[in-house]
Amino acid sequence: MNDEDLVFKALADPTRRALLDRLFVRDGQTLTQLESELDMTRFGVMKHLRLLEEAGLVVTRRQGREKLHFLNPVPIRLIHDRWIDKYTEGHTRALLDLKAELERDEPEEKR
Amino acid sequence: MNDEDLVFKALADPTRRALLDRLFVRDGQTLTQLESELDMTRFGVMKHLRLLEEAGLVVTRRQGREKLHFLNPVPIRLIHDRWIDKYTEGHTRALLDLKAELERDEPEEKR
DNA sequence: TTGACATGTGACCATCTGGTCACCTATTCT
DNA sequence: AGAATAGGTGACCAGATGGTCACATGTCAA
Repeated sequence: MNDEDLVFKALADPTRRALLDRLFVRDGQTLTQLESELDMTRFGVMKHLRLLEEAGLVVTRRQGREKLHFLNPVPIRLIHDRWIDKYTEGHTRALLDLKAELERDEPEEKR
Repeated sequence: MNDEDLVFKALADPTRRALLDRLFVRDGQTLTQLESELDMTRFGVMKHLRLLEEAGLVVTRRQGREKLHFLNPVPIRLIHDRWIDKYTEGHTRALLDLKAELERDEPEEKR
């Protein structure tokens, strides 16, 4: 399987996205730390972390008997660049800003 | 299944990514047009397009007996925003630029 | 050095997914 | 009207995926 495929397959699972979210908040966690936050056995979490690492979305560093996990944002950025045209990127952003504005529960002011 | 899940599941398949690539190059194609570019039966392509549409990655417009398909970049942008920190986005971009530079087959100059 | 702790492997199974087909409806053209 | 064209549905099957467990290796601390 090629790199590109690995990244998208890795992102396809909600548990793996949750793991990325945890690492986005606090980088460098161990398997045991991550397991304690998810309702799943250690083996399940380990499998998911392996896929994330193979996809390059997570990089690791061994420290004694522990293995620290870090989020790598580069593959995510590449996905963005693939389908967001540089010249129309501003439009997409503006659209999202507008959407956020409309969905705000208590608007502070009209703009 | 929630929206988020639909988007990532939709992106997980190489055929569906190829469809998005085709629409990125030329927007507003019909099922038959798209089918002719892929080595798959019409039914397979139709299933994929349905998933892309349910995920909001593709929007459609009927025109007589034809159905035109358009790429919608908004969900892609949201994926980016989820894991790319606004404050470190510059670093990621710089890293990618450096990588592209290093991988250039015939460097024009040293920088 | 012995026991506790952190991580790793291979097998196993229920469920999901990708692709095809027989058959169907709606629209256009002559 | 009748034929050709564009799109749609439900069932089906092989292969991939998610999760668990018994068991194993490497590391730390008393």
